[in-house]
Amino acid sequence: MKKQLQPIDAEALLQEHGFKKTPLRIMLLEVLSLSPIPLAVKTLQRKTKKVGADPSTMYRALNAFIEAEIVQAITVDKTKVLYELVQTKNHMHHIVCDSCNTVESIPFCVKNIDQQAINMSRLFKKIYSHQLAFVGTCRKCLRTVR
Amino acid sequence: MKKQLQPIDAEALLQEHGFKKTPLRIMLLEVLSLSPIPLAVKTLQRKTKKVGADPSTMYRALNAFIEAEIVQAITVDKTKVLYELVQTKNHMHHIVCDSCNTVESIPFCVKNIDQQAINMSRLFKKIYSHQLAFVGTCRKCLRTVR
DNA sequence: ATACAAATGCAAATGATTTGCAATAACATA
DNA sequence: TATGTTATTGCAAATCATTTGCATTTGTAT
Repeated sequence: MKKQLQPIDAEALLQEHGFKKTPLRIMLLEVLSLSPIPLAVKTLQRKTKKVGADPSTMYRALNAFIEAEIVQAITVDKTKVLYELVQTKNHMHHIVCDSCNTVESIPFCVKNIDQQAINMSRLFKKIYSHQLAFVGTCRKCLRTVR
Repeated sequence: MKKQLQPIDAEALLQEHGFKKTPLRIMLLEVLSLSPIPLAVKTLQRKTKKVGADPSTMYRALNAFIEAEIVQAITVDKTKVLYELVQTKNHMHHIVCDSCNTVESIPFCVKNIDQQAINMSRLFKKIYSHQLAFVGTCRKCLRTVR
């Protein structure tokens, strides 16, 4: 059972949010929508090199999308920032491979988890959201001897 | 029921790991052990300013501690890196306040969560650990009108 | 007391991300 | 279709956190 990747109508999405349909922004959304995993800025630059945008332009686009809640940034370790489309349908969590660093997003929900956390907390009274990340070894790396 | 903070024997800990007992490293471990929340580098610099260490020295000490698994770094959002002592006794998760950014660590465990994640995953076969972070509003900020 | 390795301070390098500004491209509308 | 407004872009420079090289100092074992 493979994950279905529905390609997004990037132009429509840009329009809905009042953005102009520029080559970079269109391609950026397409690349993100076609990726089964969250992507680093470097990867995005490589995958959109056809439109040849400046790094600053890339960051501005990503930040605009984050502001508009089209895209979200996730941080899996101290330094690595990855971007992915916001999935409105299901709430996603992540698994990172400790060997090749691939990150997979998985729809996943633990019932009452926010309430359980509140119950343990001394300082908090209200929780809006949570992030859950797993670290493991992907099938491919398990196969590779190292 | 307040959280008990057992002050650590910093010198013993350094010795166990073959580190030299320098003023910065001793104080750093003491500060971390006395904090109920993970701390940013800036905060650590402020709290250890009595020993007046260079930022590079601070980073080298933190990285050495991470390498030795005495300390762990957590990243709650795109940019913010926080450090805390590794809690061997209980596995901790975090709640971040969306208003004042305070981070609280809470002992917390969801049964079978790793297995549940594996079951949802297409790419992963083995999970070693997970991190769970909540975003909410702390009691103090809930009281403050803004 | 001596000697060796680890830890430090300082300055400079790095690397990711942001910003100012002038030029350009997209869009609305006339 | 032409035109004006505004968002978007490229470029260069600024920022900011973190790392590194190197000479010096400090801790520790002998």
